[in-house]
Amino acid sequence: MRRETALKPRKLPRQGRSCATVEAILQAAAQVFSQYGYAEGTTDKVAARAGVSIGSLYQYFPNKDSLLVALARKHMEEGFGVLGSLLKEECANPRGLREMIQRFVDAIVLLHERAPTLHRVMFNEAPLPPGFLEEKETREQLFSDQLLSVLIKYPEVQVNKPSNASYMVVQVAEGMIHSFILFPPEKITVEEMIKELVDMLYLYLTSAK
Amino acid sequence: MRRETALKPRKLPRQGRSCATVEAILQAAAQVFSQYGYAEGTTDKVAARAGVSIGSLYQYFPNKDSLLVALARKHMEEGFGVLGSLLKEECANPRGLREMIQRFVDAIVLLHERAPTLHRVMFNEAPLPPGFLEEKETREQLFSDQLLSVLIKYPEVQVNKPSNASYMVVQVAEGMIHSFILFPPEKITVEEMIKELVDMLYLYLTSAK
DNA sequence: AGATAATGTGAGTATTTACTCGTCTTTTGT
DNA sequence: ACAAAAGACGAGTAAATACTCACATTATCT
Repeated sequence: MRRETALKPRKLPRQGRSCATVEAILQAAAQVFSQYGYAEGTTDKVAARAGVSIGSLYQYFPNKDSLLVALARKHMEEGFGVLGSLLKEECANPRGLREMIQRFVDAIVLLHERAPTLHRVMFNEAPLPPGFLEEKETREQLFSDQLLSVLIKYPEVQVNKPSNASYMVVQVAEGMIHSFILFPPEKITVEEMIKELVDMLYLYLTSAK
Repeated sequence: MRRETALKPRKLPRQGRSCATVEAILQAAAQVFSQYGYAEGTTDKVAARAGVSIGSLYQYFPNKDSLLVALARKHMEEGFGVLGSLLKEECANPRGLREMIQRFVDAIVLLHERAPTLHRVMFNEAPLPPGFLEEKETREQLFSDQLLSVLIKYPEVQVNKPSNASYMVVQVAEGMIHSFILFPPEKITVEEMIKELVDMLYLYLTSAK
């Protein structure tokens, strides 16, 4: 069942209509994988929902995995784009540590709310190739460094090892929000969760130990 | 490919040798799913590694999913067992809030270190049936309540809504450790991570806002 | 020992599904 | 207008795999 994980398509779209086809396929893939998961989200279903033939799909995506990788790359790009510009904006126009954390958390929540189950399929269920994961880790590290450089500008920030702190902040926020969105508990609302999370992170960053 | 998710075996083991068979199958399943993931961890591979025929496997497990559910149930039982007795012990013989958090975190780390990839397959990749997930959520809620009842005994604990706090503590610890074990970062060691995590949780629980 | 029940076996089946390829249609370049 | 290239099509193929079942072996009981 599993073949080689090549990512390059046999043909690149050169005309307008083929670009539209590729777009349609990607949108369809997002829907199908969300609805059925990766294993049961067959390429036939994707092609059908995109309104193209199975043959056309394989013109632009050499195999099933490459569909998922394309989606994952898109999401990753969007995510780091949003968070990066948030940092830049905060850098140019500082509004206070707490406010920054609040915006940071809000942004991650938005990012997850858009397509929660697709997110799960991409980053939990499915077999993303090692190359992609490495790239992701590199960019996470890069973002963590950026965040660090912003954090240490605040005099309230009191941590022993700032690089550890930025890692913790990113992972705790991401992990908490991820599990909340995927398995919404009954006893606590999103707003409450966000408040608690912001409090926790703020305290963590500002209390000398 | 996907059939009904029945869980009851067609036969229950009644003799010693069949109990041994069941045990061998479960152990083999844990290894195979760890090594290959769920999709590629075929029932033939499981039977082969267990040293039994594929027919015997289907005597005691009605389908592939039931293998995973059996493993998941075992792990869940063990996990809640460990954490539950930790709480009980702490209740009978209190040692201070920080020490308790430390033990709590250590226990979760141990629980994850034992079989990290199997853990990933069971709770992220694979299709656990809704019934099981409900049971899991119920028991998580129960544990959260137990934890809550222990937490509020400490006078240092200052939170607005203790039930929210206990949820946050459980989820943050679990999520952080989960992602750390699965994707060990280079820039920070386990010990450092644990220290930061304990600090974060302690601060969160003890600082009035 | 003999009968009965429990357990073990593995070749075979039915189904699913990723992917191919020969053919037809549309667009582009001159 | 015409050739060549790009794009679209979808029936068909090959492989994988969850699961069955008819039969063989072993244990238990009286």
